Amino acid sequence: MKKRTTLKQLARELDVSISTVSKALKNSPEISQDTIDRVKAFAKLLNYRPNNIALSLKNRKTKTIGIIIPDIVHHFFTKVIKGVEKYANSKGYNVIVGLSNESFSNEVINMEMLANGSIDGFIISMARETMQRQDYQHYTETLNEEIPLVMFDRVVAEIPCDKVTVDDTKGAEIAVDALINKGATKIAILTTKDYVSVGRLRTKGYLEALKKHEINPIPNLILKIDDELLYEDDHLDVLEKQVRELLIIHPDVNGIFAVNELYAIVAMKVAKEMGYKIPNDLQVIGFTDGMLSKHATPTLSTVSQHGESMGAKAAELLIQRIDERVNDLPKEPSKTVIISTNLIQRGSTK
Amino acid sequence: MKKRTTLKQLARELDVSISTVSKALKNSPEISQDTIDRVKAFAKLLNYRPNNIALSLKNRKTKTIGIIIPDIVHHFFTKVIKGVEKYANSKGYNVIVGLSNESFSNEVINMEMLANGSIDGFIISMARETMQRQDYQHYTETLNEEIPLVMFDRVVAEIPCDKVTVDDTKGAEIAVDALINKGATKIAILTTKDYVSVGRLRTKGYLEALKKHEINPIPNLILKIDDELLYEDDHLDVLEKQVRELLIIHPDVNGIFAVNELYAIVAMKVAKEMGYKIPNDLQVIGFTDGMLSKHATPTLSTVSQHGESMGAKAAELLIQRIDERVNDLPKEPSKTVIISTNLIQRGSTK
DNA sequence: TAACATTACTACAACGTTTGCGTGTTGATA
DNA sequence: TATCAACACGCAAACGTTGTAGTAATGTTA
Repeated sequence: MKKRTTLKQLARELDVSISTVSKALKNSPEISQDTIDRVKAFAKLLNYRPNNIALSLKNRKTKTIGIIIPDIVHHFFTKVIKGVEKYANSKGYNVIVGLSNESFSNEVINMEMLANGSIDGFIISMARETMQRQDYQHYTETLNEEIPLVMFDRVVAEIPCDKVTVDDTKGAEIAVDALINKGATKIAILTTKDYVSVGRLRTKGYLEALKKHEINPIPNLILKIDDELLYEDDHLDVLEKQVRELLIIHPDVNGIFAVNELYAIVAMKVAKEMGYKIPNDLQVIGFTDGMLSKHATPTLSTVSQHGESMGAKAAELLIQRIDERVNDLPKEPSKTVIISTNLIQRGSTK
Repeated sequence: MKKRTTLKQLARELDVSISTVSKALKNSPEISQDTIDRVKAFAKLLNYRPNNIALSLKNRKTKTIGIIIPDIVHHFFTKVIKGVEKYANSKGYNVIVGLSNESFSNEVINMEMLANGSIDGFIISMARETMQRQDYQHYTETLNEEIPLVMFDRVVAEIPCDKVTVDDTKGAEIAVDALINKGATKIAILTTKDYVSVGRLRTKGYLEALKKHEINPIPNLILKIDDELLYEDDHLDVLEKQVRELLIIHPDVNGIFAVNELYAIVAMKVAKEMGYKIPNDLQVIGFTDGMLSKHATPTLSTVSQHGESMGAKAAELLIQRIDERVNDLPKEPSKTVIISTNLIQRGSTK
């Protein structure tokens, strides 16, 4: 196996010491201009570049941050990654990606794999299974080892770290509020089981909007979907069926708020098949602004989560913590940054 | 800054040498069972875990592979990443992601950043700008340093390395063939400029299918779209306009083949607006099976690229090369693996 | 009982850097 | 000509591991 050029090789060939080479490359005043020039020329010739690993070992930092997400085939998460990458790169950091696939054990394994010195800090959105189990030991252990950690989107209060979320409740409230103001009087919500924090919070927003307008919530209109396998096909059939039943029992539903894009798209599809005209008979608003919303027919009005901003913010917070740690600065208390949502009005609302 | 537990600390506290601790933890027969037990117990107590960076330095391998892609907010690429991750993880590798954003300089920067010892090998899909420039120096340099490299999807013949692609030509041919067999007689293609290899090859397949059925290609029906900013909104307006013009000049077009999902979706949208019934008046097939295809109305027939398989295969090839390299095995000649496509028939064809 | 084997360890070098400190060689000053 | 800077460089330790080679203290054999 061919070895890369090292300081040692340069030193040997130039007949000086390793330290001289190292210092020359850094323009140290200790070294004569003459030597500096010689070293640099030769280094360039041999295409020398310092070994990052050795530097990491010496400096005790890797300039790498780990992001662990439940699913990468997902518009929102990719937006977040993009935001993280952009900010991180601008600060000289690399990004290493771990996928939990919504599984507890994968999350644990990934974190342990990376916590062994490979990264300077984590950015994480919790796996669904972890939320169900409410077993956060691997998080607290990470924190105990003083590895900085920033959670985003799916966060839990029990873990004392920086967090970046959207105001799920408020976002949902605004969406439902908009539906009402546009004339919807009987509004259903497609949401997730309560252990998924975002589902719970968005449902809360839905209820608050109804209350504000003095509309009595009807339990039957609250569809809590068990979203194991969210993006798998067989799951959608179940969802379709449930929406269809809902519309059969309550044909006068004229507004639907869905806590994610896919639910909204499926709802529109079913409604169209059943003869509803969107937005005239039925208005629909989703959450998360992705590809589907933009290109559905009709285009879907949606609450935008600004994934890229979330990613950038998370990276910013994390890198601050890393600096705090390596420079032994006093520890600031944990922050929670809330990224504001906004309603994007498209064809599925009047 | 708190430091993690190291062998040295364990050694000091247990009053043995560092090597003893190291060997004890590895169950070396050199060490008495008694000591092994003591060391292990204490290591567990202090939650010792070996420092990956130090290991990387010592072993001259990082157990990390770098994947560089033009865009992460893109279904196909995320599928590939998923495939890479899965395979890599199963072999104990981590995945570090670099985004070129279709930019030449970003690609170069990312590669250089990672080539400095951070990774054992690359998996890359070339940035559009790099393809335009045809400047592959950073690739050849990487190869010169004997860093293994596997290209996927967007590959160029000039770079001597392992490659994973789909048979773009064949896939396109099958799609167009299907359109013809389903009764389409006048078929347009929405493709990219020729410097994008996949666009060029898929156009070739289109032409071959026509030839096979003795249909004369009409230059006007070949729309080469300049896909700078492919996934940006303003670009779509241009695309829409072009499709509209095409359908005005050639209202009897009854088949459209698009070299990606988004083009197909936009074409369907325009056609529907102009009163075409899909698939009765006009049949559409896209390339790349993503979210949009599944959830469009009508659902879009499409050529599936099997991104996840591509990723897994690329990872497999890469890890083979890495093994070859670290074990100084004889170098096998470069391979190109072709992942077969298949046509997924949905609602946009008869 | 001398020679040797076995056991259970320790020392050391190496991976590629960086950096504080030590040192030999100049030339200038007193 | 002894003294002293200034200059230009080398040495060695450190980051955390691993593995080879070396070494005491036992036990075994002829």
